[in-house]
Amino acid sequence: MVEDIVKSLGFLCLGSRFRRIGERLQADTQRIMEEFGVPIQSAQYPFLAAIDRAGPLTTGQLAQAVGITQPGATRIISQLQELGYVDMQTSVEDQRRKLVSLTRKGRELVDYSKRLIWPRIERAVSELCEDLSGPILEQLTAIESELADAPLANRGKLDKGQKS
Amino acid sequence: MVEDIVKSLGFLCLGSRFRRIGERLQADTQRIMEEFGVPIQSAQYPFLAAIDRAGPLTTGQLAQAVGITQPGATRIISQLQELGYVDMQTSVEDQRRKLVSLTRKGRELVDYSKRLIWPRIERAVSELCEDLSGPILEQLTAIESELADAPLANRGKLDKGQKS
DNA sequence: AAGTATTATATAACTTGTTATACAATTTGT
DNA sequence: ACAAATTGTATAACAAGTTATATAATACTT
Repeated sequence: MVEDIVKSLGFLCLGSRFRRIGERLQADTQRIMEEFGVPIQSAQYPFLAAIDRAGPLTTGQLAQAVGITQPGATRIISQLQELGYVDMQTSVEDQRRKLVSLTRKGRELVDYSKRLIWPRIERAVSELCEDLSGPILEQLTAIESELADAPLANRGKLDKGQKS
Repeated sequence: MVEDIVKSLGFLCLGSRFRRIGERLQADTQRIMEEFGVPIQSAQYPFLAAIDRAGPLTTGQLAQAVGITQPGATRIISQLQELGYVDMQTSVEDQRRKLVSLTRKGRELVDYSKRLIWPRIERAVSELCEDLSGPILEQLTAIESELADAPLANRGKLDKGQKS
């Protein structure tokens, strides 16, 4: 067994470590979405959620809401448009702006997700992080070792209150 | 100002959030490396550190040590080879294995980094995370708001013991 | 009102990760 | 000892972010 250098180096490699945990969580989330037959990428979800929560938003506002750069947002929006979940219309007052809104199909996906999928994901992740406390490095170690034991998809399957 | 949806959704978007923090930290680290004129990418550093710490390693062992997949490791190793920091030789006992080791140039970069750069990065990151405690979501919020105030490159400039 | 500066989106090229798969070398089973 | 399975690395295609830059629309300045 080889030493986990990123873990050992601690603060020095914190960026790599955050990133690999993020990628792992996104991949595991994708797995859960596949179980439900959701036909989008996990990175696309926050865009639908943002519009659901705030109403139609421009490309720039979406980039800001999701916390990525504008070119990244532009690409994801055009994928979602391609898939028929959102449509765009040029703003009347300012023709540079494009307002992105949910189509009927997009609204249906969001409603379904809010009802069944998002609670499931949230349960899995909060189960993973529950009772975590203390210094950040220790929490990261705990998260990674939990994930090594069982992926997200094996967690949070039960509704609150249920027992195994 | 638009709501930060990834932050608001909490556990539901934890993967995206980890990833964006990791990317931010890697980018900021890169900035510090540029100040020192280090001619590599921040993602390549852990490979050099791993070999420095454990001696020559195979491609697979490096992938494991750094915590990424083997194809990713293969690419980074060949970049480092291209740049002249490592070289590879086929193992004698098992000709499938390639042992990666530091060249003289690689060793010089590692020695210089250990002396000047890594401590600098470590100070910056630990200053960023110091005194953090409590639930993971709160720590992430604190980290992101700290980074919004001042990038890593503006932190940890002083040696331990010094006062501003 | 015209010319310049700014803003919003789009596009191109790159980075760093991924999965799936091919291929060669070694190991295992009969 | 040979065939089949396994292992280690490489390659291809993709995902999701980045920076730098182009283009069109709007806003400012004089």
